[in-house]
Amino acid sequence: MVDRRGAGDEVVTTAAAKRSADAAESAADVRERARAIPEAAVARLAVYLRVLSGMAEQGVTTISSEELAGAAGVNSAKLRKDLSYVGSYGTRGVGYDVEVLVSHIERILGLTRKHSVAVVGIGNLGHALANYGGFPSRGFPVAALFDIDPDLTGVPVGGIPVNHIDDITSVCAEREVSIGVIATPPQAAQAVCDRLVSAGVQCILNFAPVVLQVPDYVEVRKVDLAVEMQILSFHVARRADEAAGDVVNGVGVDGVVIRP
Amino acid sequence: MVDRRGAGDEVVTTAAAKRSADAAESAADVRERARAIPEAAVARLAVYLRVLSGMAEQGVTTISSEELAGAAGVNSAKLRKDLSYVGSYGTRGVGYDVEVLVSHIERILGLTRKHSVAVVGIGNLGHALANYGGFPSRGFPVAALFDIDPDLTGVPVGGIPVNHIDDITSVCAEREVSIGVIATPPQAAQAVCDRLVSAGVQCILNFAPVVLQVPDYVEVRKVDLAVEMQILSFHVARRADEAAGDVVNGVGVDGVVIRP
DNA sequence: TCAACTTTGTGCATCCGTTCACAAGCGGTA
DNA sequence: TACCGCTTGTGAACGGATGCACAAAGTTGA
Repeated sequence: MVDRRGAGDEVVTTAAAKRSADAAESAADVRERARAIPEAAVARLAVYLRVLSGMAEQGVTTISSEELAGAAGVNSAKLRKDLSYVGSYGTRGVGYDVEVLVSHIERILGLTRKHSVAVVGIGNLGHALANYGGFPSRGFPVAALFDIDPDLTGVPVGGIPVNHIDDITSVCAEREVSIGVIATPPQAAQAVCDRLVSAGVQCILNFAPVVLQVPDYVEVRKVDLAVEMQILSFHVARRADEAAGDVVNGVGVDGVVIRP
Repeated sequence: MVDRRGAGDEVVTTAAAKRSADAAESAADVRERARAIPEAAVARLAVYLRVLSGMAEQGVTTISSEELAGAAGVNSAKLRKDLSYVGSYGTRGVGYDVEVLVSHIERILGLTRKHSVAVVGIGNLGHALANYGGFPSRGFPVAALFDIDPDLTGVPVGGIPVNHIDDITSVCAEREVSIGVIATPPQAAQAVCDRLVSAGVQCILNFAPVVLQVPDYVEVRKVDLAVEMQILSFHVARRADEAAGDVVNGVGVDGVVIRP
């Protein structure tokens, strides 16, 4: 927690930096700024945040855009532009203060609040999610589990007893669930989604391989293994096609026969 | 290939359509076309494919761009453009033949070949992946499992015995693994990735929350739960901020003061 | 055969995100 | 203090994806 600006009352830590930022910028500015951040940039900010957290743990106090970009797998111009959406918190000629940057990204990502999570569908994946340690430690406590199987009701998984799916509305309201995770078979996903929405959940992470139909005000993110595999498959095929094409001309692009 | 269409001789349709397509178009054309498909469109093609498969199972033989777009959650113009990357296989005034479209998308996505998958890291997630039925049925047989824990070696998971990670090179080569799935703790991910790459695996699906460094010729896709959750968190926060903005003007959107 | 109707395929304009390039700003040094 | 070198922050150019709008092409029915 060493502060690089040695000049004066430097007990300025994360919280203090945050407060001064809030003071310098009106709430409306922050709002306007957040609204304007491209979705792709938000995803990268989350990655930067993890890298920065790792840096902080290793005692790094300052980092340049070049270094951070390298660690995050992007180019430095993009990184600086992404950070500029958050605000101007770097020091020219020096770089960024790791702690300060962490706190500002957390603020923009809304990580200063707790977001209670409900997992629906306690099969293989649901178990894995309920036991996944990464959630609570990052501000996403798993507050409820649901399944349609009555035999599972009451059984604790990852320390939390499973509720029957029929209780979803009351339990979600009571525990202030803001994010619902759907890990059910595809046939059940839309119905579960509808129930979550009517329970007031406005953000859904969907692992079921279906396209959910939701009202406009509900945000859905999809994690689809089959799609990911098929994208990889596409690249395998394209690569093989290119190799075949190049081989027709005798040798590979770089003069070497690829996978002979 | 496993035939998921239950209707008897339907594999013939697929194969025949493919053959005629290959005849109508030179291999170079197909290659050129595949090279030009935007990544975003590839992801959507995989979604269309699933929707179409479902339609086929329900006995639907023909579908219009409007219907398919609705089911896939995109607008019809985008859908038609995406399909135009694959080729012109619709009938004006009618729509698309479901079977034909399925076979052409499968061809473009490279699903006419088998892609053997290796899963590394047999923890909660690894178990879920090994037992996930969606892979084999869609042409992605899980051919190998690896873990660093010697106690797991030889134990069958999802019908496949776990190998020790030290055997990764030989086993991957022997079983012609083309896609590696990393489900290890983050600390181990880069080392595992390096081993997969040196074993000749060129496509990697990474569930570990780290940015993998790989040679240019290796394709990596990342599934990052923390990032997904944080993106949702951002939207929760943005929404709350917007509501708060309304509060500045008096009361919240629904007449309730948020965070008083 | 022809006209009316439906739906595809695509050129074009637009928008959004990425990249480039450099001025502005800061710390260090003499 | 004045200068030098380094790094940020951002205006502007660029490129790629999206959405519109319509001609082309096929079907249906008389």
